[in-house]
Amino acid sequence: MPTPLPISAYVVLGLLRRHDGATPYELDQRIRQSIGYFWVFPRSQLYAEADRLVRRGLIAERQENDGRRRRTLSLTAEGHDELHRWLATPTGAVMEIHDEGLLRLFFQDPGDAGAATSMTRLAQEQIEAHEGRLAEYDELVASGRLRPGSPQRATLEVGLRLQRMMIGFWREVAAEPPHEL
Amino acid sequence: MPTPLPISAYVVLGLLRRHDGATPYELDQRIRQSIGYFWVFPRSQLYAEADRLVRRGLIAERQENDGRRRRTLSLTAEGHDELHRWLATPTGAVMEIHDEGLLRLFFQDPGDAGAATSMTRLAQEQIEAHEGRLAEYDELVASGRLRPGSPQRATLEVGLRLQRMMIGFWREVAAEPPHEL
DNA sequence: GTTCAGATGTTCCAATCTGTAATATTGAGG
DNA sequence: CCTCAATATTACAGATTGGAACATCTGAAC
Repeated sequence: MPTPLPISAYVVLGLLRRHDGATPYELDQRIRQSIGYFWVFPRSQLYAEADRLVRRGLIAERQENDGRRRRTLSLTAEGHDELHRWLATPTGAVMEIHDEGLLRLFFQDPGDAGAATSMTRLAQEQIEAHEGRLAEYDELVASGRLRPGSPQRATLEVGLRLQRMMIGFWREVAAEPPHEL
Repeated sequence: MPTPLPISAYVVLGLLRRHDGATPYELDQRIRQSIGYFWVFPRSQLYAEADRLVRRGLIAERQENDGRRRRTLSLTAEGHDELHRWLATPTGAVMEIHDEGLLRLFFQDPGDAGAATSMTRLAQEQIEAHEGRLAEYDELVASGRLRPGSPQRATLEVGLRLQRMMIGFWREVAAEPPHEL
């Protein structure tokens, strides 16, 4: 490989292994209800990523030349190999988080007028947001689409624990907002 | 405000409230051992963000015209107001996660030769990475720089719980790697 | 069978962001 | 005074972002 592929490339390769012949659009939908939970990824990026992978010969593309002009993608042998190589490669990468709610909490100054109110409201919003997420995950589990003991079920387990943890945290904040500077 | 400010703008404003007269470089250092844990933010972005905020009149800048040419930043009254407004504004934003380790786990196929080995190794790497993070956080707590009951201590608490949760998760994976498809 | 809303699907784009390298200064230690 | 590490800013090519624009298909209701 000349330059190493971005992670999003592996997301495409990984999904294609299971869903050969999918369109970028379809991949986007799958991402949004699985991987999207721990790897955000805007739709437009998928089309760009597909182009790049085609250029590198890791996937093959067939585009309808009328109608919806669907682009159906499939792994090449090289793509399959590259995916395997990646899956077997060590990574020192650490989880990265973006949480606007925590940021707002961080910057609160308990000395400000209304800070306690702001924090309580913030906590309530965040509880709702995380409960919403948790409900989605629970639904996914209940749907039975994930085999117990599968890697997909395992990653979802992280999602469940994470959401529960965050709900617990924000409940504590709501009950007793930070008061010290 | 014409267009809403990006979150990173509020990071700058929020830090400046506590550290008036800081340089972008100094802000970067502070970010890397506090907010950076839940809001990633490359250094170069800070300089660009400072420019933007100056243009909008939310911060004032004084640059030394010799030596290190330090740019010292401080909040204007408008900047202060904007920060306050933001802190008091509701947000529906949900936490976003980027975790390459989980991604690799997600894409494992227990049918592949060596999958169990890959997963065990992955789990071990991740345990180390998360333990490293946890150690940093513990150190921060031990340093006594964060008052108990402060918003900053509260957000760090999330970091602690998160890392412990992830360590627990990966230990389970190491002990019994997913085996089902 | 027509119509319409909503889902499917791709393309385009300006603005922004990213990572990294280049440049220069200062301070500490030998 | 020399050197190394830390401090500090600038520059910038390439990638990414989010959204809007565009077009097609499906199915339900009438």
